[in-house]
Amino acid sequence: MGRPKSFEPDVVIAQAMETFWTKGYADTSPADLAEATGIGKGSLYHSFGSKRELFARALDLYDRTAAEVTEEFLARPGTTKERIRAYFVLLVDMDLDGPVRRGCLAQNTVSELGRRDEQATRAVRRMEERMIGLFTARLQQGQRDGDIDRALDARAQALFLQTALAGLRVMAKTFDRPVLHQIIDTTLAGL
Amino acid sequence: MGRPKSFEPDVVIAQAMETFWTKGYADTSPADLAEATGIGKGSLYHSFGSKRELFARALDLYDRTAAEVTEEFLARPGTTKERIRAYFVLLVDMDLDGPVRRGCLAQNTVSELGRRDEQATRAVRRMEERMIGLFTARLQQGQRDGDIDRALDARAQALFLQTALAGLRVMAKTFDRPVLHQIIDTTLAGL
DNA sequence: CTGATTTTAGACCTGCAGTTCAAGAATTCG
DNA sequence: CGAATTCTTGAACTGCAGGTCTAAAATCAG
Repeated sequence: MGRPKSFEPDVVIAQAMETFWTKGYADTSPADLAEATGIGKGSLYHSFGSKRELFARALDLYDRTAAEVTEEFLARPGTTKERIRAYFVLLVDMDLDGPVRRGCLAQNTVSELGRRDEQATRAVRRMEERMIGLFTARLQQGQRDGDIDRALDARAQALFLQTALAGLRVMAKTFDRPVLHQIIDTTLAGL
Repeated sequence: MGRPKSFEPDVVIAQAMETFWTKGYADTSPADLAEATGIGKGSLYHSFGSKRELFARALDLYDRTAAEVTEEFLARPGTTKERIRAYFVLLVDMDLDGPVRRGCLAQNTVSELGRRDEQATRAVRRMEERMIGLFTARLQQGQRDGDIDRALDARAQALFLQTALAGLRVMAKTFDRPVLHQIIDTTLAGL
């Protein structure tokens, strides 16, 4: 019983995620969150406890969404190399198409909070492991399909891909599309 | 005439740089800077104008120092691949050896301030271009020396190396030494 | 030594971030 | 319908970030 919530928590978390992603953690004030979600500050605190806790929920949503998109995208028809290339291009282009180059929320988080927030660091580490797992699986599938060399160490290559992707998303903050696409080509030349 | 400064500006800027690097821009308060430099807040503002301006000076010092170290390190005896490998290992190990994993100040800056501070973005872009220039030069030297394939596009490869290095420094926030060294090997396998 | 000039340092100021609170509103149960 | 419960909201609170200011201190020119 009691008065029912006037909002869908998942929707609010998604809106908070967008705000944190666009502005960064420190630069997002409770007032910003209230405006972005259309909910009073008090309600936010009532429902989510603190800015930091709401951020944790947002980060978790980011994780699940990213994993879903990645998995789906890598599974579409095409060779392993084609799919990975398309995925890298997708992410870089999304960054460049937005009004601000917000990069990857996970990377931004570890960069902004990693030094003083162990929980944030662990969360990002989990996401990275997950991505590496997805890359590994796709590479192994490629080995079964015959479009990836059987001698390749899939796990090592997946670690490299995750690193290259992280680097690309850093470079996407300062460089432009043609350069970034060229880097993607160089990165994947060995596959 | 007038009362002479009681400190060496370059020393103060270096101390400020360390603090910004370790704690991040937003998390460094004027009080922190006063403590780190041993100078009163008032004096800092008198000499440097604002926190943001002092940061710009710190970032500039970082740039010059980094360029110097890189150039010197890549020029030491050894093949191109050996020198680049040693350089990557150096940076990763330095990150891991410190009490906090502070990463690269330039990357941290573009991540924290890039969205709202064009000047910071441009400064980081300049540093990246500089690094790419150094990598390009070293690769071209390798081509003259005969330890790098003449057919290689040095500029494209340098862009890739800068990207990979950026990625490594992101990964160095969450992963441990053996993994990072393995990634370095994978990254440089093609050279 | 005096006056002009520049630096020093910490007290002081302003605004806002992050959070709590109080009073009212919407719901279920009996 | 009244009681119990949960949610809503803007006002109110606390602390500190970032910056200014003032009075004293240190120098040099004359």
